[in-house]
Formats: sequence, C-alpha cells, structure tokens
Amino acid sequence: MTSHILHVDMDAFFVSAELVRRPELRGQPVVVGGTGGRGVVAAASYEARSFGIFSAMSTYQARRLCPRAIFLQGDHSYYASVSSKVMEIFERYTPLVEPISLDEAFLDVGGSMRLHGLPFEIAQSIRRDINHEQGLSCSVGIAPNKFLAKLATEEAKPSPGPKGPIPGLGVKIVEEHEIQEFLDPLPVRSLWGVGPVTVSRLDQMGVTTVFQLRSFPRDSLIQALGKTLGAHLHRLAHGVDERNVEAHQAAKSLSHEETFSEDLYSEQRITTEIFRMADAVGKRLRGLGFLGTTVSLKVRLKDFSTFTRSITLLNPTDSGRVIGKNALSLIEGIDLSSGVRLLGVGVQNLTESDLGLQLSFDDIGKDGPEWRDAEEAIDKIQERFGSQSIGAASTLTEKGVRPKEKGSQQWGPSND
DNA sequence: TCTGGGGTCCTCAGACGA
DNA sequence: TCTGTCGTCTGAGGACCC
Repeated sequence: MTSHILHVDMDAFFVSAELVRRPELRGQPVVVGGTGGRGVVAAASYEARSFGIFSAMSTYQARRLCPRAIFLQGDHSYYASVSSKVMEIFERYTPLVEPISLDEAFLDVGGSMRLHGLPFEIAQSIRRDINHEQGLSCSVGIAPNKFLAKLATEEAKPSPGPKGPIPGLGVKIVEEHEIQEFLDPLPVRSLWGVGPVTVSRLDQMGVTTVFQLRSFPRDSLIQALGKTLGAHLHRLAHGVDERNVEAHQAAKSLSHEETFSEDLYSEQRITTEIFRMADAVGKRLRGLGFLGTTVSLKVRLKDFSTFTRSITLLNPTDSGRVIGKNALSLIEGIDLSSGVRLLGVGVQNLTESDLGLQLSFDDIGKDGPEWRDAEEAIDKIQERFGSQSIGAASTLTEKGVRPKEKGSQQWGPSND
C-alpha cells in the first residue's frame, strides 16, 4: 500500500497572508501577533526568525531581540477568509479534508489517485494551485498515517535565513519500509503529545530519542507515564497511528477569554466583562445553532495563578444572559483583591439547538423566551450596524460605555 | 517588564446510587 | 441498618496542540 495521507502546512501563514496585501514589507523582519505589552507572537517571517523570534514568544521579548522588526496586530477574520480559499483548493483533490487549524490540514488521497495521480503529484499540484491563486507557499508531508505525515512536513519546511527562507524539500514522503529509519533519530519531543513535562519525565528515564523510546518495554512505559500516555507513546514510537482523516468534526466546547492590558480591580468592571464575554459566547452559539449545557469561568490573577470553575445547567442554553449569570455565580469564593489579569467564559457539552429548547422555571421571566428573542434581535442589529451599535445594559461599564470588542485581538491586547 | 486565545484530552478526587 | 465496593458523573486542574 502506498503512503496516501497528506499533511499540508502553510509556511509562516499569518505573516505570508499579510505580505500578500502589503508586498512592500517583503524581505523585512515582520511579526504578527499581539502588539501590546502583554501580547505574544503568532507568526514571524523567516527574516524575523533568524533573530531568534518564534511563535508563542512574548512580544516584549521579540522587540528586544529585533527592535527594527515590523509588528502587525493579527487580523483573524482576514486569515480565516484566506484559509477557507486554501481549504477549497484541497477539496478539489479529495473530499476527505480534515482542517486542524487555519493553516494546516490532513488529506486522505487514497481514493483520488485514479483521477489526480500519485500522492506526490497531488502534493505538487496543491502547492502550485495555492501559490498561483493565493500567492502563498506551503509544505507537504506524505506518509501511511497522520502522525507520520505531520512529522514528514517538518522535514519539508523551509528554514530561516537572514535574507529570507532557505527553501526546504517542499514535499517529503515517508514510505512504509522507511518508517523506523525515519523515526528513530528524532527527539521524543517531536512526538505528538510530548510536551515539556513529558520530555523531562522521559529524560529521567534515560529516554531522549524515539529509538530509545521504541526499545523501552510497553509495560514499563505504562507504569511510568500512565495507561493512556504510555500506550500512546509506545504506538507512536513504532510508527502506529490508526486515526482516520475525519472530514467533519463537531465542536465540543466554545469559549471566549481575554487578557486585559491592565489588571482589573473593580467588581463592577469584572461583572461587566463577564457579561460581555458571555454575550460573545451566546452569539457564537446562536450563530452555529448550538446550545451549551456546562458553563465555565476562568480567572487568572495578577500573580498568574489560574482558577477554573464550572456548573452544569438543568437545561442547555444559547443565551448570553443565562451564561453570564451562571459564570458570575462561579466567581464567588475566589479572592480577586490582588487584581484580575484574565477572564474567560465558556460552554461545554454542546447539543444542536434544533433539538428543541426546553425551559425550566428559572428560565421563565426576565431570562426567558422574550429575552432570547431580544438577544436574536440584537444579533441582527449588530450584524447590520456593527457590534458597538447595541447590546445589553449588563455589558456597559460603570461609566455607561460599552467596552471595545476585542474579537480580533487573539494574541493579546493591542497597543492602541 | 515578561508569560495569548481557543481548543481537546487526560487524571484525580469527591459525591452518589446500586 | 450499617459498611464497603464499584461504576458513573461532575468538577478542577494540568498537559498539550496550533
């Protein structure tokens, strides 16, 4: 059987997308992310990477490494629109496309070869289409399963150089008979599910490479790392990954969280922000046609200590007001006096809303069907006149001002 | 002067009913 | 009626992913 799982990863996607609409920045160190004091880097151009800047680094640190770099506030909705065009290109070659994020997807081309050629040829066609139509470049890994295809992509990627990317292979294939040879020299950190904590635990066991991991008895791994992780890593070390490419994956949770540019101390302001985020969650739920059953609240204090609390409702809801009231009730017992750095509101246990909205006695009255109608009307007005045009009174600050929508500030506060 | 946001999955502890 | 056990559910927290 040939390797027929493709992993496609866009090269420096957010930065490359920005360069398409701002070509004058080509060849410069460009960083996309949160531009404020508390932001992080979402993507860095290959020129910026040669200064040691990488994703998830704080913007503060990135500025110190390269003061002349150009910092752009991320624009999530623009990247999402570019991403959907890229995904459409993938779907020309196979219906089995599983997006992992805006810039990555798995493709199963096992059934497409008669029409489109060998996996390598399909990969080349996809790269050509994306380059011609969107002005972007991507790297492709091809292997018998998802895990190996993703690792193969890493070997296909360009590397950073001071004058821009040094081209990589573009496409890397791992065939069945090459699996062990490919995997063995890799560090354990490259395995899916191995982060800093697991690296250090494996290191204490004298395991730093996949070869050493593969030589470790399965039972000992399970004893050291637990049943799930131990068995998982044992399979991966042998190149085994049975997961299929799933074209349609239902969301399991939905949340909205924000780090504030300055810590919050005012109870009124904290309440307002919780209701504003709950409103945003409710709006997204209604847009997607989902109801949430469990409401959760996340609080991060000035010292970075983080608390999560959740409550399961009697009846699922898509009302921002109901979510907000429940989220607010969860804050009791948390000492906020040191200052609140981050707040987050989310829902889990999602069901489709066309299954019917059941109301409990608690829902009837000011949070009942009339309120839900009002929220739908607000959605329509905001769609037409903008998010600042209207909203619930509970989302106003003590000065009667509606806090600015921060939906696009996905990588921390901006500096405006 | 630092350490985002949106997710998934896992582990552990406590509550609870059979 | 009391006690222990087991399975299940819920909630909190952590690790990890992009």
